[in-house]
Amino acid sequence: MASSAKRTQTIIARRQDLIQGTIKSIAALGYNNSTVQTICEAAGLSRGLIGHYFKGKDDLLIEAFRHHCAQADERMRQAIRAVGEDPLQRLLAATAVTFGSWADREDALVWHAFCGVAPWNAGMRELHQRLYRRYRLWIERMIEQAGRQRGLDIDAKRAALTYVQLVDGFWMGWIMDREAYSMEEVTKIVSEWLLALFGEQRAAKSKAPARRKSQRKPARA
Amino acid sequence: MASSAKRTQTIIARRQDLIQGTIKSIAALGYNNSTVQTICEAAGLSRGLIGHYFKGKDDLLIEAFRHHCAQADERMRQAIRAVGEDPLQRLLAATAVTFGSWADREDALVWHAFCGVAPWNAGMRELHQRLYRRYRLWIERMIEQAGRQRGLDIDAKRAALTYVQLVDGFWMGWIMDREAYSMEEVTKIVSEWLLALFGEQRAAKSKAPARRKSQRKPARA
Amino acid sequence: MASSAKRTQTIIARRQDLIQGTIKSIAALGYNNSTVQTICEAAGLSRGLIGHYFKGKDDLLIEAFRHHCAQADERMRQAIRAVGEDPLQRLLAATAVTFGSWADREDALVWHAFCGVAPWNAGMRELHQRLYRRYRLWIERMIEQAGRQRGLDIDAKRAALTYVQLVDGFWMGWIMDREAYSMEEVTKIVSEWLLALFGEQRAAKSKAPARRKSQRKPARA
Amino acid sequence: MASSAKRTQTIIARRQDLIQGTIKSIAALGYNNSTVQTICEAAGLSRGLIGHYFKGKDDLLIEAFRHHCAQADERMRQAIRAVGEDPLQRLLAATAVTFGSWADREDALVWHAFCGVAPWNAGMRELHQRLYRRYRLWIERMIEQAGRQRGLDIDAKRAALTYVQLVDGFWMGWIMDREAYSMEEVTKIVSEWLLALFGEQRAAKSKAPARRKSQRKPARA
DNA sequence: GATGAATGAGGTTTCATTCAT
DNA sequence: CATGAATGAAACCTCATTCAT
Repeated sequence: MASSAKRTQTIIARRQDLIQGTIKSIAALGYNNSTVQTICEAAGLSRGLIGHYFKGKDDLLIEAFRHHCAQADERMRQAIRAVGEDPLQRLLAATAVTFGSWADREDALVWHAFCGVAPWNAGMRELHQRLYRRYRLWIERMIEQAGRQRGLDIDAKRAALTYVQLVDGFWMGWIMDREAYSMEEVTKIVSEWLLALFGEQRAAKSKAPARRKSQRKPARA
Repeated sequence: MASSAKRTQTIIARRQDLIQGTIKSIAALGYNNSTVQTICEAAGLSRGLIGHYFKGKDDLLIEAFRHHCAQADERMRQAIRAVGEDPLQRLLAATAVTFGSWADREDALVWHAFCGVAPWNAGMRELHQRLYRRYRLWIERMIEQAGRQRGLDIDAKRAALTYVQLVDGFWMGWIMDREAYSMEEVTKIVSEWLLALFGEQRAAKSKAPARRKSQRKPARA
Repeated sequence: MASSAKRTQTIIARRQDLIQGTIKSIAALGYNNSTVQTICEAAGLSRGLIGHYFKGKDDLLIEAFRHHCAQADERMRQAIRAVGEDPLQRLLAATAVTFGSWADREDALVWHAFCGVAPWNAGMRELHQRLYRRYRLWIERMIEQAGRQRGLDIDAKRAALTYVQLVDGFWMGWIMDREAYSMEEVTKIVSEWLLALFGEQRAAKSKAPARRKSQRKPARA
Repeated sequence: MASSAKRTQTIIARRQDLIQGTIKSIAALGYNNSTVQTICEAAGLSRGLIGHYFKGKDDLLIEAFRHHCAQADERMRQAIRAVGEDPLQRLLAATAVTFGSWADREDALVWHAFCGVAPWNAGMRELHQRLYRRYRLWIERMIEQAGRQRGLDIDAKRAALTYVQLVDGFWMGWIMDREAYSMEEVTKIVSEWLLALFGEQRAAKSKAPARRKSQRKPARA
């Protein structure tokens, strides 16, 4: 039935509204201070509606996190697809898109809030772990491929771990203190770390083995 | 007077009890689910006592965070002092103590919980920022000194940034998924990153420029 | 819309319910012992509802007082209107309605309770002052008119003051000790005071100049 | 024993301290907002002391009221004694002392606060009733005597009632709005009311039967 | 005897959820 | 289907009282 399809569509739309409201509310007020009230207000809907589309507040929160994860995943996939097949290019694109999404500070804050809660929330913890295990594996494969292309013998697992946590560390540091460094700065640092890993030019200039001081240009970290 | 001194001591002791209770409760239940009830239970005290020693729950929470910061700071200072004056040794000691404190998972979780809340809590945000700015500066100075000793021209600011956020990234990753990697693993990664930065031996074996596959030992990331 | 109108009506009705509950509770238990619990029970509603219709308990209390003031005002206006234009008749009617409302002891008690609190409650104090200043002015004008009609030169301000505080004094005395005197008694006393003020008959019998004992009928105070 | 006597004296002194603290606290904060804390602070004593000298807070409150009543009584007795045996002079002195004690606004406020609570507090209600019955009887006797002296046939009961409630009414009005009238104003009004009751000179000038406007001096109320 | 730390009951308020309209 | 009124649980906080020192 058309009406059935329409209903389904409305349901999806309302769920999306509520999820967006959740994200807005958390970005603005934090996880703790987000109530059904603030969420529904941010969604432009009435309080009671939450019961129609979700099992309750907890369910909505976890669904919002799921949505957030999926969106981040999707954004990365698109960025990667756009850049072609080359693994190093893909890694650089992944880096760029990760830090680029900071432009949307709201997203970054919400991600931070969810991660802050996840260790005490079984559903969120699992969601996060699944995402990250896949993410690290994908990074690992990319590094492996890029290394193989160059005839390099890289400990891909270790490199992937380092890459992922370095990116996350920069992410978190920026959330905690926006003035500590800029998006561009860290994009550059991580990109150069990647290039250095594969012995590429830009990295060669800046990476270890550290030069003696007689050389003019200062070495980067 | 002796009684006055004893009184003061009791006050300090009770405040400590409550702070420890807060930390225990947050570690066990998370920030959101920690109530005055759970905190006082964890401290082995009655609910009403919170009003005697703190302005309220919010005040207790922030004081607990302050205490946590101070303790982390102190732990690091002691580790550094124990290792002598050499800047590289100090950096390695700092790394070891940071990851070593993971042994106390409780602390790590509480730190995570507080960071998860800080962006929406002015007091905590400021506390964290102050601590980190000082921390990054200290790391920067150590790197600078170590570089100068070796006649290396290192971008200390950038290296310090990378170091701090890399450590934080590893920290956070471990909180989110304890099985992803071990403490020893990341201690080694970061230590070698430091050694490589200064062109030291162990690093030389493992770090870029990446070797060709003909070489036997696999390169590390 | 009808629904909007109905909503508004419900809101008004509930606010009235809570105000009535407040008045019932205060009448029964006093101001101090009236809690949100007792008020909502008296109103036949649940505790949480107070937050929907008022900012909090304090707001409800002051609104209840406001309502009480308005109601007393309205009752007097109606009594006055019913009695026509003659100022003395109006004053007598005001007296009658004031003491007549004692029949509803609940109202009297609540009024007493609010007055007992007003000096330490800015909102209530102002409310009471505003009401009384208007009240005294109105009494003053009536006395003035009645005096002019009779060609009497009366100090209307002073007379009004005396009238108002005499009525209040009787009111309070009756609250403190219901057996000290009856409603009829004081209605008579005040009415005769008024008549004497204007040299009217009934008063002439009973008022000063006090007679010598040789006269048969005892003089009233 | 001397020590026993001394102890008794200390007990009395501490009870007095606490009673004075209660009065100060109620005057400053009102009855509702006076806690054991504020009372003991006002008394300059520690919180726990209340249990040593009174059964509890309720007991202290009622004792404070009892003390307040006794003090008012005593003040009046002294004023009366000082003025000699003449009943009218005594009535005038009583009036003066009643309104004169307003100078100590604290006392007036506390009295008001206690009266505001008395209807819902059996102990205070009885205390107040006993005091007022005695007070009205005394006034009645004075009026009776003064009337007899002058050969006047006055309804003393009614006059006493009117006097007492008029004074109370002025009292309350002044508590509720200090700017409505002055102490001197009402002392004069009540004094003249008394003089008029006994056909005395000052009253004759100002009291009923009201004069025609042709007379120069305005009549008082 | 004096202190104030400790207790826990109870007050106000907020909140997630339910449900009649 | 959407609303927001109604509910009552539970959170935070205050307070009177008790009691060890």
